[in-house]
Amino acid sequence: MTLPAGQPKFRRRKADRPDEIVAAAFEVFAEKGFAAARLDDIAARAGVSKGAIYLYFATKEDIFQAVVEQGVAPNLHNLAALAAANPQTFPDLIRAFAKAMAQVASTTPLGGILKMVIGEARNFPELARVWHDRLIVPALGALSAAIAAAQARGEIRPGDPRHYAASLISPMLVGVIWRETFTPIGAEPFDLPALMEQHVETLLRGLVP
Amino acid sequence: MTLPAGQPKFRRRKADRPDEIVAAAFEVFAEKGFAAARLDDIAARAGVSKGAIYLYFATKEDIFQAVVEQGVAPNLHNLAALAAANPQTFPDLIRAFAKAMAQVASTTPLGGILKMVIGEARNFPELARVWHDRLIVPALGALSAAIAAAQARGEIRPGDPRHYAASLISPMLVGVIWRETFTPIGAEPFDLPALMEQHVETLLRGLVP
DNA sequence: TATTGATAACTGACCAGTCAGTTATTTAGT
DNA sequence: ACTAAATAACTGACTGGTCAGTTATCAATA
Repeated sequence: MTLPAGQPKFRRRKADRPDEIVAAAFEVFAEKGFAAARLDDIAARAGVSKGAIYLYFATKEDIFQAVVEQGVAPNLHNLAALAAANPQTFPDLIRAFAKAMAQVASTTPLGGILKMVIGEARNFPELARVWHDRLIVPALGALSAAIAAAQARGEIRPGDPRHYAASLISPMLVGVIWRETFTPIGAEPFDLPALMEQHVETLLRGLVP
Repeated sequence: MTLPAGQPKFRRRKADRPDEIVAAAFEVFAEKGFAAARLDDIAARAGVSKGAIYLYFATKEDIFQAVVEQGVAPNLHNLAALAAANPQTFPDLIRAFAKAMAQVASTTPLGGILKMVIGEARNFPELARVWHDRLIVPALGALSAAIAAAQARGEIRPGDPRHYAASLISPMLVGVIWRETFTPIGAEPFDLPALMEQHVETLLRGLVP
């Protein structure tokens, strides 16, 4: 019943705890959704007691907020890097954009967060707003602007640029949601890079005058 | 303290209750998600006491299941009707399909249910399976088959038919999710019919050899 | 020894589900 | 037609369990 000597019951690691808690919380939130996620689960997965969580976060919502915001940051970075590399023909820009998105989708937990944002948007509008303002509007806006510019140069046909942008990225989003929602129940998965490549090439053919 | 005479406290309407409860439950579930929805809210909105709900449904999950299944049925019907009207050229078939989808999306509460299915898929895999098996696979399968047939006739270019099908319908799904998730927080809405029309015409141009 | 990171037992609110009792409606008897 | 007994729909207060958040206490560091 006694603990083995030399095995301290806990260690003081103030600096590392928040990230560990957020990482654990992300897993549990992505699995169960906000309401069904228990703080005891998050604590256990972070290797910590529930009380310790409250040394770093005031409420469950704050943890959720931290998870969502940390999920935004890396994608923003990736997006900005791409926007900087603009001196290309329009098709190449689109191809690069699509490839970068596919990369982000496979590398980062964007899918799980997206699912959470969709599922809890009504209960936590601020989170939907964070995602909308900091990730979606910039991305959609940059893409729309690039499309409008290409239209002005006569590279692609007229039409609503925002709708063209939505056409371009939608399969990616659906693919990510599919992976989170239906693949776990045995649905046939989508090969995201292949899907996006075929989609982009087809759409590009339709976009040239 | 006495009640006004002739104002009955309730009325016995066994036949109508289940539908009323499901309708009320749909609203509350779509607003709050499964876990955050309170049975007292559903009962109040159905004009009934909480106890009465348990005369018709055994558990909260059963109500959820009824909501999801009733949300599938009308869409299935619409889909079947379209599959029957097949003697058309491929572009016209696709245009009709897209128009029917846009119609369903604006008419029925498909969006709210879709959001619920995505949000609660992990906690209620059976619901995701109902939607997958009874709605998505038939729809995607029919579309893929139509595409494959058109490819065999040389009407459209080679490529994975399932991926083409995903390309076609994705903007619709994203549009519906957008409406449920971001429009309520003040995001600029999408004109779904216009989006789909532009998308389909562009994609069709890219699909012909 | 003083400080603080961390724990674990605790509290209070909330809510799904229950059930004893109430009220509307139907049926049977006069 | 009128009434009383029987039935079934419905109510609402209650319960048992769960879980976010608190706190008394302990253990590790400086």
